[in-house]
Amino acid sequence: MPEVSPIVFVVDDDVSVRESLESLIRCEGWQPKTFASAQEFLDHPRVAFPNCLVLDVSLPGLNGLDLQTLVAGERRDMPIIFITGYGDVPMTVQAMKAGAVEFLTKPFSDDVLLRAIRAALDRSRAALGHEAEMRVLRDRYESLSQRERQVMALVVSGLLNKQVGGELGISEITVKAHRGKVMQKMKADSLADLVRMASRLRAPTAATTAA
Amino acid sequence: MPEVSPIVFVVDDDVSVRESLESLIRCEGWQPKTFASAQEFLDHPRVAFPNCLVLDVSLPGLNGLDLQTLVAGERRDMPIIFITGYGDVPMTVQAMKAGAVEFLTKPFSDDVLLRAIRAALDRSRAALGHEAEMRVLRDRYESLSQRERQVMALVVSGLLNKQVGGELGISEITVKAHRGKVMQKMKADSLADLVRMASRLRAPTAATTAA
DNA sequence: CCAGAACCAATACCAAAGTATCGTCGATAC
DNA sequence: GTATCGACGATACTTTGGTATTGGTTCTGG
Repeated sequence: MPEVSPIVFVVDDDVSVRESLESLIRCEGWQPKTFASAQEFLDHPRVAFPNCLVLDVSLPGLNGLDLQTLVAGERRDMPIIFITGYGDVPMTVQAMKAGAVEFLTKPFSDDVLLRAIRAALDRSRAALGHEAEMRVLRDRYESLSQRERQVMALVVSGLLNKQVGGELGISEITVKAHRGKVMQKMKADSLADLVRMASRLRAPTAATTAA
Repeated sequence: MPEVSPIVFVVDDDVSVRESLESLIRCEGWQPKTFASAQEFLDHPRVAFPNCLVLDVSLPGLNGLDLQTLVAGERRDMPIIFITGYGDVPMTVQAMKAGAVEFLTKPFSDDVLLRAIRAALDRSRAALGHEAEMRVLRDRYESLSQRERQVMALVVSGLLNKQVGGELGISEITVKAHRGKVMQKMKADSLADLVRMASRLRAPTAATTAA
């Protein structure tokens, strides 16, 4: 499947860096988008296909590490590669702990940067795939009624319909009805499937509820 | 549960560093074990309770990063904290990518190091717990016969006994027998349980086999 | 050669799961 | 008011799952 050409964002206050990276990125067949400051970058809307961010640590206003903190939580689909002229160990540690793909000190070869970008885009693709899958599952789960969620929790814990009924104070036949609905709404084609969905969703189980 | 006092390994070629760390570690109630070189350290047998390694990057012979490479693969229960007098960015990046907990440049306060050690020991505990659990599961899985593993794979994929029989060219009743054996040997008390075990083990499923 | 294990299968039986149809009740939406 | 939906339950029936027992084959290690 021919995918959209990935975007490589660049945030650096040095115009010559921006220009050289822009042409380098374009040569590789990616779409460069350059910004001179964190604020400028943050105005750009989120994209829904593979992307990454090449980020200078030292920026006017909000610096690179601060920007990373903002981005890290929500956009796991946008991995970050740091570049800097004056990097020290503590900031490197912070950046890497927060999940940066690379931390490069200028000057670096084009090849090293490109390799890092490819790795970052791979991560991005993986994250996007995972998010898409999770979104589908969450939507289905949210379409369940409360009762159906309770039944699902007990069923994926391995309880028999009879036991589920006991726990919830309802009859076995009603449990079967709810269970059937759950299978339909979750589009699970077997119990095994439902169990796997529940664990990906970290949906509550009997153990969770009990604790 | 009163656990064994954790071990904190220290590898540093400077005797005064070793001595000061030793007393600091002892004060916190942990067992210090100090070494002057990587070779010396590698002679120490692996331990089965929480531990971590405080490691100087620059060492005579095998250096700290090389030692990390050796240790990283097998001993995930021994997280590493680097300390160094002359750290640069590339070595920091390498160390953090390879999973180091911290990378500290001398001089650092006792408090910072202790915090890092506590974090490392937490990781160690988690890794040990995970390994123990996996070992149990793997042992059980290895006790299965080939046929039993095939049946398990198809059952946790959500196939009915009848379908499993079809796939394997055996009768449904025989599948039931194997399936019962699997449940026993794996000590699974429900199908849901077995499915979860299989995914922790990354045991083959029908999809895996087909691919 | 024999014991044991893995593998296969059949009969018999019971428990559990799944489905369909029917009906009640209460809340909410139009 | 009527329609819809979630929750509950019942009857009736079929399929599937699980277990026990018995008995057969093949292969391997002592």
